[in-house]
Amino acid sequence: MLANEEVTADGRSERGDFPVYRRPMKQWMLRITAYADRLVRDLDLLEWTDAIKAQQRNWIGRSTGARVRFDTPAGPLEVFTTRPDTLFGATYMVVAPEHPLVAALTTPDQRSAVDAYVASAARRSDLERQADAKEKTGVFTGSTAINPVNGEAIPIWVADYVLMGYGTGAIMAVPAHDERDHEFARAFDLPIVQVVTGPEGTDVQAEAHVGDGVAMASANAEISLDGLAVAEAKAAITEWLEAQGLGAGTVQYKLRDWLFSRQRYWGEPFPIVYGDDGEPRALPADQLPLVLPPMDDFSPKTSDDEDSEPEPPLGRVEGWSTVELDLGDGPRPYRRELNTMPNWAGSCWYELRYLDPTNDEAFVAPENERYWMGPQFDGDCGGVDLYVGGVEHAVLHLLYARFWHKVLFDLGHVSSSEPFRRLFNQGMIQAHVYRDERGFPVPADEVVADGEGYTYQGRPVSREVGKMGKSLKNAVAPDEMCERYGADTLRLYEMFGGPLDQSRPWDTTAVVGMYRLLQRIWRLFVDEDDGTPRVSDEAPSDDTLRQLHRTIAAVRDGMETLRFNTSIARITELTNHLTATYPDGGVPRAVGEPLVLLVAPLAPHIAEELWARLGNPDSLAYQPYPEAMDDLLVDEAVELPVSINGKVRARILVPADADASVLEQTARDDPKVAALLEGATVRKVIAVPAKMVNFVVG
RNA sequence: GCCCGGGUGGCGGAACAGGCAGACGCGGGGGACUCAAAAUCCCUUGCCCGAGAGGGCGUGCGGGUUCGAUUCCCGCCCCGGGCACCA
Repeated sequence: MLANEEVTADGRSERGDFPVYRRPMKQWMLRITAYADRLVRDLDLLEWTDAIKAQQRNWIGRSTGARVRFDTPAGPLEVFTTRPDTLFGATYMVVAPEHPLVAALTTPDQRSAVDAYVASAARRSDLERQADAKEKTGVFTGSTAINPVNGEAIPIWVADYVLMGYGTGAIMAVPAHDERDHEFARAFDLPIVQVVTGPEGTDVQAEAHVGDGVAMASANAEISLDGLAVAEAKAAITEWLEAQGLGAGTVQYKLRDWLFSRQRYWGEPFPIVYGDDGEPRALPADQLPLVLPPMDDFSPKTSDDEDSEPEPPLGRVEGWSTVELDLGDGPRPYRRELNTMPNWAGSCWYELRYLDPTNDEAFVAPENERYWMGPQFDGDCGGVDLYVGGVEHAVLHLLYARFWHKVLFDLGHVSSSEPFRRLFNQGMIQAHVYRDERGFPVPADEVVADGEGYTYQGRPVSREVGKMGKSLKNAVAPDEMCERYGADTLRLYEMFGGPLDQSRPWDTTAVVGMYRLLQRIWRLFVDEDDGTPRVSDEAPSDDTLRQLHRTIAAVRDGMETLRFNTSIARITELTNHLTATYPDGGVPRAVGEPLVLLVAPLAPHIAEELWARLGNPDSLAYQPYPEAMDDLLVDEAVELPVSINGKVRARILVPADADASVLEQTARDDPKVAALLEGATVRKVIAVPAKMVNFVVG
C-alpha cells in the first residue's frame, strides 16, 4: 500500500517499479476541518513568520460564498460559488466526473460519450490530470438545469476541471468572470454573458473579467443587482437566495479532513475493536495502552490480483488481530483495527511530554503545563517559548500539531490554546554541487578550482549551491573543523556566518577568525608563558565601562532576536578594545568577568575554563547573564555629521544632549563648514539632536 | 499564473524607528618583531579621477516622495521557497 506521492507519473511504485492499482479504502479520518476557522484566526496570536502564516492560510484556503440549488431532471443540483453576484451570468453547469448525479443526468444519446469520459477520468491519476490541465476537456450530459435567478435552461456538462473533493463537486459556470470557465466556454463554444462592468476596453468574449466592477444585466422580477458593487451584490443576492430557500451563504475550505490511517507496522495501533455487528468500539481506559504485538516480518501482504483486498501487516498476527475481550457485557470475540497511526500522531504532542517526562498517570500534570506553556497575559495563547524547526513542516506538522493541541485545549487537558507561541525557521547549511557536462554530480571534494572555473579529473564542471547529501556527492562533516579548532570555534563560526534563518553554503576559509578571537580572549585572562591569571582588581576606566555596557546591551539584543552573528561581532569589538587598552595584561576583573559570562552561551567550554581560572569555585551556569546599566549606554559627547545639501562635509563633536540650536551653531563654527557656507544662501537648516545637521543651500 | 522571502565591497555579512552605507570577520596590500619562518601586533583596503589636498560615483534597474532613501511609494529585472483548474 502506497501513498499518492509514492506513485510515479506512469502509475508504478516509486520503489521497485511495481504496478499500482487505485482502490478505495475504509480509513480513519480526523475532523481537522471542524477547526479550520480557529486555525486561521489564531494565526494572529502567533509570533511566526508571515511566510509560514501565509502558507497555512493558503493551505486552509478559507473562502466565503454561497451554496445555490439548481433544478435538474435528476433533482436539485447544489453548487458552491464565491461569486453569487454573477449568478445571472451562469451560462452552463459542470459536474465532476465522480459526481453521484452524473449517471442520472446523462441522457440516452449522450450515454456512451459520458461513460467513456468518466471511465478515462477515473483511470487518470490526479497527477496526470494536473499535467495536462491546460487542455480543457468535457462532455455534455444531455440535460439542462434551470438557473434559479432567471429561469433560463442551461446545459450541464461533465468535466474534470471540476474537482469532486472541493465544494459540492459541481459548479455554475460564469465564463465572463472566471478564467477557467472562460477557457472551457471557448473550447466548447458556450455563451459568455457579461454581468459585471469592467474597465474601459473590457471584452469578456476575449478574456474573463475577474476583478471588481458594478453589476449589470442582473435583474429579475423580484431583485435587481444592477449598479451594486461586487461586495454589495454578493450580500444582496445571498439574502434573496436565503429568503427564497434556493441557497445560503457559506464558508468553504480547501483543507481536507486528515487521513489518519497507515497500512504499516510501525505506528501507534488504534485502540479500536470491531464486534460481530461490525461496529467499532473504543477500548476502555483500563485496557490502555494498546501496544504493538511483536512481529518478525513487517512487510505488507503482496498480491498480483488486481481485486485482492489490501491487508496491513498486523492482520497476520494470530491471537492479536482477533481477540476475546470483556468490554462490560461479558467476554466476546472482537476483531482489532489493523491500521496504525501516522508519525504525526507522536509529533503532534511530544513537546508536552517534555514538561513532565516521568509522569505515568497523565501525559502532563496540569500545573507543569501551566508553568511552562500557559498563557502569560490576557489574550495570550500560551505555548512553548521558542520552537526552532525547518520550513518543510510549514503546513503538515505545524498545522496538525496546532489542531491536536486545540483538541486537548477543548477537552481541558491544557491551558494553552496553541502549542508553539514563537516559531523560528533556521536556514540550512548548504554545499556547492558540481556537475559534469551531462549534469551528473561529481564528488565535490575532488573538484579543483583553477583561475577560470572548476574541473573534475581535468574536465570542466559547473557549480551551484544545494542541499548537502549523498546523491549530490557534496556532504561535509564538521568533525574535521572540530578536531582542529575545537567545539567552541566551530560553534562560533557557525553562528557568526550570518543570521540563523538564512541558508548559505558551508565555507571553511574564514574559520581562523573565530579561532583568533577565542585566543585573544584567552590571552586577556591568562599569561601565555606561565599560565597565570592576568586580571587586576583595578577599577575600569569610564570609557571601558561604557564600552562594556554597550556590549552587554547589544549582545543581549542579538540573543533575543537570534542574531548571534551580531552578538559575536560586539564581543569581538569589546575584546579588541581590551587588548588595545591593556596590552600587557591587567584587564579589570569588573570587566573581565562579565565578558566571560557574555561569551558563555556562545563558547561554553572556554568560558567555563576561564571562569574557573578567575578563581570562581562554582560553574558560571549559576550566574545571572550580565545586565546593561542604562545610564552607561549613552555617551557624554557624540560625533555628528554635518552635511550641505545632503552631502556629508564635516563632523562635529557635541554633547550628547545638545539641542538643535547648539548643533547649528557648532556646525557653523566649524572652519570647513564656514568656508563652504561663505557667500551661499542658507535656505533651511535641519538639526536633529544626536543625529545630524543639514544645511540646505540655494 | 498566484502567494511569500531576498538582491549591500573580492567573500560571509552589519546598519534598532527615514539621518555618517559597508560594523565584525575572511581575503588582499604594507610594516614591526625574528637568523628565518610560524604565531602575534600595527597601518591600510567600496569603486573611479587626482602626485596631493580634494572631487565624483555607489545598497539589482527605472521613476517618485523628502532637506535627506539600503530603509517609504510606483513600475520592472533576477534569485530562492510555497501553491497550482479549490469555483
